[in-house]
Amino acid sequence: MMERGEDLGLSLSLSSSLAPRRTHHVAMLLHAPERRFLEMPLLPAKQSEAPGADDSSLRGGSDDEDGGCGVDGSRKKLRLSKDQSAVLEDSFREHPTLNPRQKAALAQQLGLRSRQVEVWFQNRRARTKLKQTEVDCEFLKRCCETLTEENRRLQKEVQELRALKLVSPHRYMHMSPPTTLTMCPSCERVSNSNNNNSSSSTAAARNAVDGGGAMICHRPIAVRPQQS
DNA sequence: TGCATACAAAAGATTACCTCA
DNA sequence: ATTGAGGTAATCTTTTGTATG
Repeated sequence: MMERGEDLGLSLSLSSSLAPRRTHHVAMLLHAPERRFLEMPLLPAKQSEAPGADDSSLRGGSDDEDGGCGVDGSRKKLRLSKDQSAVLEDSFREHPTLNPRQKAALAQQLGLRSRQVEVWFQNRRARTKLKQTEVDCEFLKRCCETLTEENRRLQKEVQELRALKLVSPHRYMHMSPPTTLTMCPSCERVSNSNNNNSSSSTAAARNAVDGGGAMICHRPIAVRPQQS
């Protein structure tokens, strides 16, 4: 996780970035307004022009001094160029986290402060995770819909079998097993009742109709002895 | 060896700026 | 010209892992 060796190697160049963190620890003991005061740059950044009027304060810096705030404390927002974004994206694809050496090199290549590269990677990881969460959520939603539909179908099938059993028990006893998929709640595997397990699945389906509600389980321990 | 502490880095949450319809 | 939504850089807080005494 943390590369102390790398850190030590860069201790000189990063010394300015360590200072704010130390301040931060002290600041943790203070209330928010006091903290903000503590964290304000000692020398206000000179630029207070319109956004984008002079990006040099945001792009040119080679150290991690805070140069992103105007005199009034308002944030200046950097807009990465397409080229910068592309390089960052490529780098992210290669390794989603950077060691200090890579970070510094990337920052130098792009003319950004290493803190900005670091922030970009943090946000990028967050976006990736959010996207993945959305994908997972969508997948689970589909699963839920499928299972709900399957459950509805099975309920209907059981109902029909019960009706058939009442109307013509003889035909019910000799009918082929229902064409259902059955999921074992224990091992969570699905099997087709018409396939290899036909004898036990027939029993299971019939058991459900007969009130037993048995399922087919792939685990030997869960297999019920068939009643004839 | 186990524990407390400090530190660094990353994740998570939030804010604020900017663009665009 | 105004406004609301969405994207995202920046900031703040919490969590986690490691080193050290």
